[in-house]
Amino acid sequence: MSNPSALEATLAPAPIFAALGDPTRLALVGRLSDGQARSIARLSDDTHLTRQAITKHLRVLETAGLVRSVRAGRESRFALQPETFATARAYLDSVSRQWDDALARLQAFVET
Amino acid sequence: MSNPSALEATLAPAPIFAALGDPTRLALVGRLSDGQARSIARLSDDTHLTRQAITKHLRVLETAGLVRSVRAGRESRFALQPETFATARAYLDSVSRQWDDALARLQAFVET
DNA sequence: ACAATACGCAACTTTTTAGTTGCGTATTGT
DNA sequence: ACAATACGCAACTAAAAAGTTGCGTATTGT
Repeated sequence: MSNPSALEATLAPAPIFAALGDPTRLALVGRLSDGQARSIARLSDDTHLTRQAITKHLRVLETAGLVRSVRAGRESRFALQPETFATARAYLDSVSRQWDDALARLQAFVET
Repeated sequence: MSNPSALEATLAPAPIFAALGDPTRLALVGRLSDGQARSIARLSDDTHLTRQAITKHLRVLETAGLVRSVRAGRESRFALQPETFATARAYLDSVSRQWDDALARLQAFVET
């Protein structure tokens, strides 16, 4: 963890978290978490926001890699891309692991 | 998942992700991930930003519950609060789990 | 006592984000 | 053929976020 690109790697998941850091987008993720792909129109009802607003949110999720879109005729369907969620999980895991390790070392020190 | 408060619960982690969705703040988390508490001044060197900027970022992390501060004399020291990271992990886990379950059901259907 | 350190508060600017409205185009159903 | 549906693009507004500067105060070290 002392080479120059280690910091970059640590910072890489920031756009993913930023994309998840909005209630509207979390709601969209929630609706897509069953693995089904849905059109923008379908994702736009059940909300007070306009279709354009939802479209923007979906593009944010797509840019972050959390979601993937496929055009099917006149509609474009969005589906979850679980690999990116795994990336975010891996980051959180690494933070927790470092913390646990530090705690273990501290306890070992105290008990000595 | 059909009661009114289920949606709220699903949306609850949004502020946590929002707080993590910034490279400066992720860097701060990285520096605190060894479990040690550090003063604002200490966290402010090694960056081109001003102390005030770092202070703001730390307050954002604190409001999200990712970090906790304790005043010690003239300095206030910040340390990671791992429980909140666990909350974020739990959310990502639940999304992944739902996706996996859906996939399993789909496969079961195809194989029938 | 006094200089240096470590903060907090407030005002301000700049940039980004969220959301809207309007309009044009491709696709589908009848 | 034509109406309805599903989008995309662009311009715009409003609000939030990131960052700075200036200044005042408490705490520490000598």
